[in-house]
Amino acid sequence: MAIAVGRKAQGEGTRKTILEAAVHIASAEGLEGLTIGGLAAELSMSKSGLFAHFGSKQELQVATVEAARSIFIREVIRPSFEGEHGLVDLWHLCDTWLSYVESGVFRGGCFFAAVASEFDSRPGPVRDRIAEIMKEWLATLRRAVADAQTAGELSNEVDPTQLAFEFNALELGANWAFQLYGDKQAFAQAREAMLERLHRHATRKATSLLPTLKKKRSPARR
Amino acid sequence: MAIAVGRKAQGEGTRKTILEAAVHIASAEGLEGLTIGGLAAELSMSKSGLFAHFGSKQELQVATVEAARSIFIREVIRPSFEGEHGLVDLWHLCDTWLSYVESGVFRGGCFFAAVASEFDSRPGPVRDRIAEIMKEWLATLRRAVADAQTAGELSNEVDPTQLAFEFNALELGANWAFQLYGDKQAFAQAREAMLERLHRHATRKATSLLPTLKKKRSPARR
DNA sequence: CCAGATAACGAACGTTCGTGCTATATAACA
DNA sequence: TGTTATATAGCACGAACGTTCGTTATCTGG
Repeated sequence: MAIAVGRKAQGEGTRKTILEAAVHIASAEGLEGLTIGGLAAELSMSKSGLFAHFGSKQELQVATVEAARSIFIREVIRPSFEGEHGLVDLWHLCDTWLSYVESGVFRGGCFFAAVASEFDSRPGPVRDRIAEIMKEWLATLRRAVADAQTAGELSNEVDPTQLAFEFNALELGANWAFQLYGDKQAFAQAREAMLERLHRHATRKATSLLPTLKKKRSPARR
Repeated sequence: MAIAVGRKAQGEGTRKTILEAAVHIASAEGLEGLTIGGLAAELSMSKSGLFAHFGSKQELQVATVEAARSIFIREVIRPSFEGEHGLVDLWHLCDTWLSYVESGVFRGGCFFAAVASEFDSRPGPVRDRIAEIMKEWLATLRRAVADAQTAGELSNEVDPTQLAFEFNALELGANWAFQLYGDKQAFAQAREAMLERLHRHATRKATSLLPTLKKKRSPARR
């Protein structure tokens, strides 16, 4: 095979195109609101032509979740781990996530926040995969905390599970405020809360690695 | 009573019964997944008989949101404000919310967390009402913080908006973990994070009013 | 006791959804 | 050049949805 464009390659290509659009739509309308006819229309394809790529709606949903995972890893996780696995990487990870949602690449904000809440009461392979992936994400967060401790940049008194929980919650909260109110300030509030925690538990040698905190509230009355 | 739903005069009563079931279902399946036929079946009514109470699905959705608000006020907000509007009430408010979700009264956890994420990309009166109500909730939280400051039990350096954002995020995070993983520990983690914040900003005279924090992580290995 | 209002019912309509069957065009290989 | 596999299209089906309509049973005021 001389050139990478074969007869099959076109099929794979369309599949990728389909899934990219699918992630986009599902982040806003949900995986149930993601309709085969609508998706086909958006891509100027026939329903049956598109359908043939997946065989069932459920497989389309799973494939969409998988595609979203790839994007998330490529856009958020991988760019954050180019450093020395210390405090900076931990901060970078959270900051990148917030920036990614803030940039509005997906109409519906964080794909996983949206579909997790949609499927948390719908047993089945779709829900299971979503749960797995978000557990992966939480584990990545926890690992980043532990790495910062190993690097001697974060106090050992911090419970990585606890901090990961809090950071994840702040991210969900920022995403919620942005989606419901278009409130971009929410990202600043999430960053503020995260930095406050990181600064408080950073070791002396590491505290200079982080951005500085916002000035505290003016001590004036009221 | 031979018949499930009697005649006349029970019209208003039936409506209440319908909405109670509707809130229950919508917390799990969403307001879109809340289907008129399904709701009617659950109540052993005819679709058309039920439908006549609302006139359109959208009105049913709005009425359901309104009913959920009443329940939330009755079960969470009102019971928390019997005190002196100080630090204890603030803590009580958050604690009650967590307990309410934890108790599993609704299959889908927090009604508003579920439908907010469902409708945040669907303009219209339903979305608008949901946004209003959650803004109310955030204002209540902010007010509780400010009251605690006025009572001299919380440092004036705390920004009520910031703290309200963080507490709301922690609640969303706990709800998320519980719905997706059945993880009851998440409530403990949310409480831990909240209490930690409250203790740190409580004035000397007020710190004894709060439950004590969990012991910090053992300084052992790692 | 009757007239009107109220509450609920059953059947049907038009639409949209997922899905299955069949046909056609295109590219690879003999 | 003809065969074959593959990608896409066309069409139709059955189910579920929201909604409308006409009807029936019950209660209430005069």
